[in-house]
Amino acid sequence: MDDRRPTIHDVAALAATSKSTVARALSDKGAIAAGVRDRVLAAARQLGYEPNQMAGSMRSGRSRLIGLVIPDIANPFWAEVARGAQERAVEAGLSLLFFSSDWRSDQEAHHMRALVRARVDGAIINTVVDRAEALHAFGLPLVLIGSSAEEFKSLPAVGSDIPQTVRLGLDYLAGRGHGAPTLILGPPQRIAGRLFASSVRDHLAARGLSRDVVTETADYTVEGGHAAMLRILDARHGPCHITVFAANDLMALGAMMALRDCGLECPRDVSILGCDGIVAGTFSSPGLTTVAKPARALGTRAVAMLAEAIEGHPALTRVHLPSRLIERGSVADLRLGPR
Amino acid sequence: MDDRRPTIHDVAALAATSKSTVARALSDKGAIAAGVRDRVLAAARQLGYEPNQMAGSMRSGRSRLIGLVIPDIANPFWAEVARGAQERAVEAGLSLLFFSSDWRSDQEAHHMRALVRARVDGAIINTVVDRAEALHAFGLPLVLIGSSAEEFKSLPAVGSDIPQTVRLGLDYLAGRGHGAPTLILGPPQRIAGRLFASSVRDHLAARGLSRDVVTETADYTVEGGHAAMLRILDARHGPCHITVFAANDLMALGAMMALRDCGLECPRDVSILGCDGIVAGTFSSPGLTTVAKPARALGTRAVAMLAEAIEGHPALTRVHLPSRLIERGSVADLRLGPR
DNA sequence: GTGAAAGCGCTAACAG
DNA sequence: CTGTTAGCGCTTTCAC
Repeated sequence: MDDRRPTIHDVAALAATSKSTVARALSDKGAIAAGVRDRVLAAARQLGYEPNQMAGSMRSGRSRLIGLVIPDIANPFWAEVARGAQERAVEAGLSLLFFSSDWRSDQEAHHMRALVRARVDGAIINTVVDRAEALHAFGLPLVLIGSSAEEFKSLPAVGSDIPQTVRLGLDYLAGRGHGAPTLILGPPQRIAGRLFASSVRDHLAARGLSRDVVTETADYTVEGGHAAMLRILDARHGPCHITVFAANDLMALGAMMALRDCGLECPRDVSILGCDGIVAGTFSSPGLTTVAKPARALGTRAVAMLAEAIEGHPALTRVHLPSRLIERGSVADLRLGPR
Repeated sequence: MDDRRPTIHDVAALAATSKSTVARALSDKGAIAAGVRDRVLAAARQLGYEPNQMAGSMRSGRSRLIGLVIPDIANPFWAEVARGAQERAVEAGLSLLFFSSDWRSDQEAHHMRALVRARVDGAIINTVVDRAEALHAFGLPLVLIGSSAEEFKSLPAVGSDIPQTVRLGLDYLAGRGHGAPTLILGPPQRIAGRLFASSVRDHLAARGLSRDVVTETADYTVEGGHAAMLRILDARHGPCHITVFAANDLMALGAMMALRDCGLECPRDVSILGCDGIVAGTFSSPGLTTVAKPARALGTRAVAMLAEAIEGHPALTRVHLPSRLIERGSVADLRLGPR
């Protein structure tokens, strides 16, 4: 039914010329007689010719493919990152090979190997592993994305500015009369949580406060945040106001739902501050006040950096994009008379 | 710094044998002396050899790459579809080339050409175009996904069962004492909206009711749903209860927020029924009652079908997966005394 | 069982 | 300006 796809040879035959001339005409490289070029272009169009990129890649050593490995595309934050990456990749004429690691290092390694076999020109990864060598071993140009980057100073990276993010949140809370918040962090194995926590402690100390903070850990999901909030409520000593700062919006939203389930009210009884800036934070009542990271820009920036690295400008850059606070109503103003 | 990647030739040299023997050992095809095989495997491991898939693809004609073209990864519904597709692709040893069409047919065509150049073995697409030939022209095994599939009876497809989805919603509304709902549909050019609307009319007619329904259109976004709801409120004649059935959850959620902005209460003043079943529907107060589509399964199923089509089982199957209703509180029970 | 040889479709030198 | 040549790294006959 469907004939074999036309090759450059078929185009050459139809245009009554040679393969190299066709290649030149199509790539617009080197001098070519205008008449010949038009004939080639016409032939190519007539045959519906599309060059076989794999064949070209084999000679040139560039596949024009890049990999993106993120933990979970179903998390709106990562979806937004992916969208940014996708857009920028298309602009750069690159195609995106996409993988979800699901927070599993075995999956991650598996995906990385798939990328190597596909001979991608490079990859963007939010890694789950903790040894940089494990990453270097793949021998691919890499750009790290997100907080996991902080562990590997030897690789270019783009992420949000965690200290700045934390400062923004903490200053906002302080401005509304809150003391040190209870933290809901991600999985303790991952560096992101430790970084977040130590930034909080540092900032507290800088203000002359105790470095002690109550922390709960969860798995970055709604359910995890929900469970963590229940534990926090369980442990509280009296009917005093509780302030929670969650390391991502999904957990913050889960916490807010736990409140609803317990008949408590946000922000009257409990204040919740999120982190990420996902759209879903506008759906809750009250809307989720959050420190928004520039997710889309993270994606575009990472691809741009990777593209440069591939072009041979191996700048070991570490880009930190600033977050901004979005006030929506989930944090009480305690100055008007606490509780 | 970084040496060239080892080739099968390097492995052969180290194992003191020939390329063909290495290929046989690695692919486990054909008879091989156990000793030789072990030597080859050891050599491959020692060199960190990963086969160049492109080179293999050129000979075999199979790239083990498949494409996924969806409108917007930032829409949680599509993110979920992508996740399902990704999982299944990995299981099948396929890598996913991912593209966002952003509802633009020029983008879509651009992406399709990129897929052809990459010589993907096939693609899954939620198409924006309206002529099947435009799709056939690419000469790729294709599986359509989502409602856009209904327009092209000549291609295999997997989507939700729209009449069943609509019936589920309408029966639920009827059961709670609601008349015909006002519809918030997607863009009028797209078939999904027309299909949804005609399913509603058919179902209404089957119950002996008028086929007339009030419809608003939007662009599948939160903002679009918000604006549509404002127009609906604007047009209402008195303080009677309004029932809205939105064609996706994002618009439903937008509508709910419009209510909040107008000082109206859901479900007391206005009932809202969504469609999709995205997680974010649990964040609102009340939670969004919705007809949930099996997004994840849609993705896995599509990849499974495509994989079969690629293997040469060109079953022109059209799979319709059933939706289910998730009741969460955004629809009033009017039987207890309408308004 | 194993190796030599012939391409897959393209690009990149190099002659003409 | 244009055509010829030689591979890129692998798979796949086909002899040995």
